Formats: sequence, structure tokens, C-alpha cells
Amino acid sequence: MEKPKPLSVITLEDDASYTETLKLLLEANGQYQVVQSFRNPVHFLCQLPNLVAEVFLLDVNLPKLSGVQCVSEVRREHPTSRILILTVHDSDAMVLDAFLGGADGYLLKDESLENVHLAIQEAVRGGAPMSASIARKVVRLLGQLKDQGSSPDPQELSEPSVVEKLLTSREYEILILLSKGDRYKDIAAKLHVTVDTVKTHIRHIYEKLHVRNKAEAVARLLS
Amino acid sequence: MEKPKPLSVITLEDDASYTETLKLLLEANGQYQVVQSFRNPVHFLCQLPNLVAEVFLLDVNLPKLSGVQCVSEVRREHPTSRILILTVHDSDAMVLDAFLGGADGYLLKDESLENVHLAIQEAVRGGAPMSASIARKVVRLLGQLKDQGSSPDPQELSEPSVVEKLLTSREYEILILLSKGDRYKDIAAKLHVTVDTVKTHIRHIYEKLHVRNKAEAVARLLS
DNA sequence: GAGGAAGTCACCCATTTGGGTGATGCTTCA
DNA sequence: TGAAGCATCACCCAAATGGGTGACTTCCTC
Repeated sequence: MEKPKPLSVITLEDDASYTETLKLLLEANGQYQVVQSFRNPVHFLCQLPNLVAEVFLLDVNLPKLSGVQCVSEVRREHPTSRILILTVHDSDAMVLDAFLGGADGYLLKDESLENVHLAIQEAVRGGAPMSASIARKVVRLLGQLKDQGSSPDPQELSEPSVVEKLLTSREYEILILLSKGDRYKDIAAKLHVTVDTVKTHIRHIYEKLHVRNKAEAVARLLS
Repeated sequence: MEKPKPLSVITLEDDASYTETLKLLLEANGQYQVVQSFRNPVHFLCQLPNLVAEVFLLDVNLPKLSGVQCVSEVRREHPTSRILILTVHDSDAMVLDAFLGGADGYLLKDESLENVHLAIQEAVRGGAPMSASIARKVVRLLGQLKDQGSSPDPQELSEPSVVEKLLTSREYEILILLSKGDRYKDIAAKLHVTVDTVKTHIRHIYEKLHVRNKAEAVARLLS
């Protein structure tokens, strides 16, 4: 049982020597390959759409950008990659930002390099590795958010979403039918109009939502 | 560096043989002492105020009592003890219940006994040990609770995981990409496979979810 | 009464999608 | 060892989709 392909890793870390240490560690046994290392978060974000990696290892200690902003950028561009935060910061806001942005794990730099290695493995396996203190924080935050959310809520499903406001009622109606799996001809039959009319409506939906097909439109509707 | 006092552990577990196994494991190296083992949750709760232990190891598979009820009882009586859930159940509701009730960690029984041992150590050290799949769930729940601070309904929350469990990881991955508006060729490029392969995966997704096209599949995913 | 948004319909054309069938290699598990 | 599941690829073909352009009506508003 050998590993034909090392997992590709991209790092973002402003400390050059730590970057080097990480690279050495990760590549030591051929399990990972650090294909690119960024020091400058802006460069990183600019290159983001062109990057390809299974694992992103990020220090969110960024001068200007917020952590959540950065992480969610990465997540949006690379929905299937694993994103691990590796930083010295452990504020509630930072941790919450990271996970809400879509991070898979959060490690503190006082973690041993051995543990960093293990954490990456766990993330790739589908886990959510965290340093012990971070894990407790997450659990606590979970409880806090829950408490906040339970009181002032009329429990309305018909909450006027962004999508609903943007589209006309006809367009919204059609989008709903799309999400149920109806094809153009099905919708046309249900609404007693022609397929061309349905097409026109759907074209308008795409323009307004800035999407390119049914799947993305439905995702927007239900997001 | 010897251990003068083993940590006291109390277990609640209705499978007698598993209880025995746990006891043997934990006491093997003198690090822990299982001071009491309960089979019956009612007896356990009745005795609760009289119990003394540093660690509670609980199976929340209880016939009558809800998990959160049980855990929060223990937490109220023993605010400084460590509470670990060790069970086969991994529903969103169960996990949420456990942590909101005050659990420190959550392990699935398919975890190796070795890992159970490590998890207890981590809990005692102040961590929040979780099985990998549980950790991911917690992170996801965190995001969901934040998104709609309004409707933290366990029924609702457990819905997306149905899809996630039904599909293979590859299929799930592809479905995610579909929801982002990617076409077959886009997905093929990102995953480094041919378009035909993507088609095959998508056909399987449709069969498993009983849907007929991208839009309906994405709707099911995001339900 | 002009202008604009919304809803309706039509035609053309290329691309995408879905469905069928079949096949290979690799694990896992009984 | 054999079955089953998974991931991969291929070929064929019909249906569905998307993009472009243009046009007609109604209703509302300025």
C-alpha cells in the first residue's frame, strides 16, 4: 500500500521560516507536497481561482482582511478542498469567523508539528481537527448561538428572501417549479403558457441572479 | 512521574459486556478507576447527587429520557466533571442535545478502544474530543445555527445529512459542484476525470435521490 | 400620452444534459 | 473466492437547455 500521489498543499503564512519548517515537515515522508507557499494574502487571493490543491493551510493573521472574508473566498473557489487554519490567534471572533467561513479545522501554532501533520490527515479523512482549547470554544459558541436564536422568532417560513424580492412573482413561481424538477415543458403545461415563454422567464431569472443554469439558480433560491 | 491517584470514572451503558470491556481497558494501566457502572439510566439519575467521579462516560441510547435531559442533569450536579458521550447514535439532534446539555466530548462506538482512552485524556486536559464525523457535524451545526439564528430545529437540521449519507463522497462532492453552477465539463476539469465519468456519477446521484435533473438534485441537497 | 416593467410568444442554433448499455480495475466484506 | 460497491471511461442518441434577437400586449405611473 503505497501512495502514488502526494496530497497537494498550499500554504499562506507570513513567517518565512515557519513556512519553510512546515514544508519540510509535510514533505518529509512523501505524503504531502507543498505546491505553493504564499506570504502575501493579497497575492494569495488574487491567484485563488487559479490555484489547485487538496489542502489549504492558512494563517488568518492578516493585517487588513478579516478571517471570515478570506476563508469564505477560499471556500467558494474550492468547495471540495480542505481548509485548515493554523495561527496563534484564538479569539472567539476569529474562531467563529473561520468556521462560519467554511474552514474544516483550526489549529494553534503551539501545537506540535507532529499534531499538525495528524490534523491534516484527519481533515482529509473528513474530520474537523481542532486544538483542544479551540474545540472547547467551538462547543461553547455552539451553545451561545443556540441560546440567542431561540427567543425572538415568529417561525416564518415565508421569510422574504433576497431572491424573492429580486424576482417578479411569475419568475419566482417558475423558479420554485424548477426546484421541484420540472422541465420547461412541464412548467409550460402547469402555467398554461408556451415553452418559449418559460424560457424567457428563466433567462430573466438567470440575469437577475447572475447564474448560468438551473442548478445554480435553485441553489441560490435555497441558500 | 507516577500517578498517585487514578481518575475516577463512572459509566452508564446498557450493554453489560461492553461495560466490562470498557472497565478492563480503562483500568489496564492504572490511569483510571471505574468506580461505578450503571446499566439503568433511571437508577443512575436517582443516584446522581451521591456520585463522585472525575469522568462520566455515557451512552445516550436511553429508552425514555432524552439525551439532553440526561446530560444536563449530570452537568448540573457535577459542574466540574468531564462528561463524555459514547454511543452509536450520530443524529444531528442527538449531538446537538449532548453538547447543549453540557457534554465535553462525543465519541462513536466504532471508535477503537485506544481512541476512547485518548479521548478521555483529552477531555481531562480540557479538550473536546469528538469522532471525526461528529466534529464535522458540530462545525456544520455551528454554521446553520448562525445562519438562521431563528430556527434551530433538530428536525430541520438533520435533513441535509440524509443526502450526505446516501451518496458516496465522490457523488456528494459532485453534487456540491453542480449546485455552484458547474457544468459537466467544469466538474470533469476540477476533478481531473472525463466528462463521461461525471455523467455516470450524476446518473447514480439521480437514482439514489429519485430525482430527474440537476435542479431537483440540488434542491434535495439544500432542502 | 410616453415610458417602463411584466408577461407573452416566436425562430434560430449550439451546447448541455439525460438515458441506455457496457466495460475495466480496485476494495471490501462475507 | 465471489459478490458487491465504487470510481473510472466509452459510445450512441434524443431531449432539454441556454443564448440571441425581436415583437406584441397589458398595466401602471409620471
